[in-house]
Amino acid sequence: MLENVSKYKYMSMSSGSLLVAQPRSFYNIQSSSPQWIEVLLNSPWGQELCIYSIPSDLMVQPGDIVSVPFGKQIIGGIAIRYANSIPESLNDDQVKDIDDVITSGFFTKNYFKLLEKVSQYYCTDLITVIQAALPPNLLSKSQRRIRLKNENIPPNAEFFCRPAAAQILSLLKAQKDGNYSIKYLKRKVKGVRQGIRELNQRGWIESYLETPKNPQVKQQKSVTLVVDQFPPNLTPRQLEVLQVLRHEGGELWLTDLLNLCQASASIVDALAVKHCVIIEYRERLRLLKDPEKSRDKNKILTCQQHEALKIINGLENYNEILLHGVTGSGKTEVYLQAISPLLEKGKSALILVPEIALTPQLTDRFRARFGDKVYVYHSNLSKGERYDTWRQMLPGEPQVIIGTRSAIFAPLPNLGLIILDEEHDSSFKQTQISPNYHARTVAKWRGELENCPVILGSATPSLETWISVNQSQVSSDNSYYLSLPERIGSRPLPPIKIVDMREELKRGNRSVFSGSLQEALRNLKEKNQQGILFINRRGHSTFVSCRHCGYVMECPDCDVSLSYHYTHEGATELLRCHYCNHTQIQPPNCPECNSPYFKFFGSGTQKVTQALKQEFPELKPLRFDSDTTRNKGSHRRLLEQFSRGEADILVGTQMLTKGIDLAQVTLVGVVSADGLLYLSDYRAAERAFQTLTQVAGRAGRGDEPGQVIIQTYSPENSVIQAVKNHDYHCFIDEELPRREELNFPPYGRLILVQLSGLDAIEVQNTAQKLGDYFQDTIGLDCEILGPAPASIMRVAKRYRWQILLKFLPDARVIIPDMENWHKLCPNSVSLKIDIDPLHIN
DNA sequence: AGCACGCCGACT
DNA sequence: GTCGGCGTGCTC
Repeated sequence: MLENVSKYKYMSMSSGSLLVAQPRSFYNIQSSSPQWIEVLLNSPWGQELCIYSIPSDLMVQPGDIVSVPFGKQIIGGIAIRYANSIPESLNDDQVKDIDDVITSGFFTKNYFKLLEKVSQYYCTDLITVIQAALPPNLLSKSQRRIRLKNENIPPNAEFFCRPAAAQILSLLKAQKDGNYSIKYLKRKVKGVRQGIRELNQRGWIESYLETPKNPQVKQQKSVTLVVDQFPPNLTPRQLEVLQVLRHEGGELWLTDLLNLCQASASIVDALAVKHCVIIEYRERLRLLKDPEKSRDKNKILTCQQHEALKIINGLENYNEILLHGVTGSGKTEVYLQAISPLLEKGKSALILVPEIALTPQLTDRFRARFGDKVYVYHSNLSKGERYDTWRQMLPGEPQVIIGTRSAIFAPLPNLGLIILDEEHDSSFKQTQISPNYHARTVAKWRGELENCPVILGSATPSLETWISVNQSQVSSDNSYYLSLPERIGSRPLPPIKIVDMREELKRGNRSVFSGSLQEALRNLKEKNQQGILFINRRGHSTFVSCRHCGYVMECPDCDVSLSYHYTHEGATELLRCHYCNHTQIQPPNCPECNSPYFKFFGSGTQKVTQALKQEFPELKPLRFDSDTTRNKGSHRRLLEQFSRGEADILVGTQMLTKGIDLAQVTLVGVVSADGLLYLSDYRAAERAFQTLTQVAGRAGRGDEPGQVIIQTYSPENSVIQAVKNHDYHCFIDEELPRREELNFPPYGRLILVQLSGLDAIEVQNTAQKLGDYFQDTIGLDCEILGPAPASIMRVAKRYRWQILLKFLPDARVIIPDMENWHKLCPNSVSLKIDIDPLHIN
């Protein structure tokens, strides 16, 4: 794919044959062959789509990497799509020719089709999709250089020009190839700009773009102070910058220095010319790989694993496979053994996981099995690491990519298998930024285009997948339901005890731990086992309120209360908004009545940890939540600490539900399940079932049997009952009819139209106008709900309204006439469209 | 990012 | 008048 097919020439036809043969059709070909093409430019300040004309002697196709003139420079870009006209805002003479094709066929046809499909389905510009799919700064890796045009230069040329030009000229002459980067010259010569301009005008030099080499090294500009004494000829601004630099230790990244001084780069450039500082490119670490673990061999499969594997390995074409395996049933081993024959055939595999940081164990197992064929790819990598990983995929070496959502766009040419582990997880859906794609949906398209199987693995499959696999089994043959109903090693699923907290209260127990949980915790230490306590943060209050007047600290920019954050003993007490990240210091007294009884309220991990310390001082707890795992690698560190036995209890939030496989854990306690059950969301029940089942599944994975205790105020709730009996079927039998009745997914389809703006009235009016427009234009097979204010109406100073479009199951979902929608919105109101939204807030 | 342009104050 | 310093705005 990366072969250097640089240029295709159009077939040239003589004008004679034009008249004799089929003049009309030839003319048509001429006129319909595109004259313009849109190019995604990669400039360091961001990506932009610009239109260029195609010179008649150059063949340019969408997907090519091209070089184009931009301002006075030549820069790199990707040709995106043909255009039949130029935008009205531009004059003919503003549109320039494509300079050259650097690499043709960079992406396979299928890959481009995939991007187009995502763009269409999710009503997003192709450009936005490409930005989501490609690593950032893909093309800004080229360097501008100038070179001597020796043939034009007269003897004693220096004599004719001004000092700067002469200096550049002699520098270039001294270099053996007569060529330097502009960056280099800038550091050496005062007044490079004028000098280069002059030499250019005389035709003695030319500037060109150095094409990206492979592999590129990620570099960033750094500034180093090189003088002890500041020279006297400095301007006040320059002096200021130097002082800041010295104060910061004499060495900073250029961007940081500029931010710090509120200065422009020209000041630093001037300092470089005056030899006070050196500006240079520094490398960043690349392709971080963990030390290789001991090699790991195929494990002996259970009967069911074996059956599943047999079917998967027999599939070569696109198939959707639901691997429904209870927690601890060994899905990972099936993945591993499904992949290994593929690698031998020269194909690659793509494994998507909800969050890479939460699944270090999975990555480790893949590394242990496949060694250096395994790469991780996700947005937490530095830009350079990401670029390198991305780039090395292109040649098509068989490999295994483990990544998060965005890795579904990994440019693997010989894709043989796609796996989504924990396919029900909502982090596979991109929220916040466009395109709002679901990696599962994109994975299926990709599987179809590449004609390879897609495995969806889960202990608690999403209803979408359940329906998809079970319905298409009737109509066509390309889906499979594979079940692993038993744990490996014949370990039983842990018994689940439901504790009615109302009874506890009646019996006078005011602790957060019920009698049963207290007993289980006491036994833990005696038997030298470990436990997990799950706290559902959502629905639990961590807000700060005044015990005297009831005042609650709220975010100044959002309609939510601020959350209390406790990092460690003695640290500044912080309050943070979980929506806009507004942060402030916890005031000692109530701002309203000045009462000192102004404390945080609620039962987060901190409160439970504190209660544990009080009631069970002999148990050592370890907190595992977003406060304690903010740093890179801290997930792994905490889990390793725990598995070494440095703590007895892991106290954590949602993060505990994913991928933790610790053999010593015998007890799982859910402090309160109620927050999960009652959320004003049509998916609340599904999410509650999934979360509780997953967290319960952490118990009893080793030789010792496990037990689970779930505390709740509504033990009779059907979700709780289904969890108690480990009964997925009972759950879906209850939930599916409920969805069907109201045409919610997986039956009907949803489109959420979200409006936001700074002016409350304007947003409301726009929502109303848009709602009316929908009533007039959208067919009867779609129910229009709203407009209504979002459940948290104001976030980050913006007021939010929304309209929900609910399409009937057999409705043809028309691609919305977005242009008209946008026309109805004033510039100050932003319009966002979420296709298949998971949350309707 | 690079580059042009225009403004401002300090010089021959 | 002219030059260096420095902020601003544009690039299909």
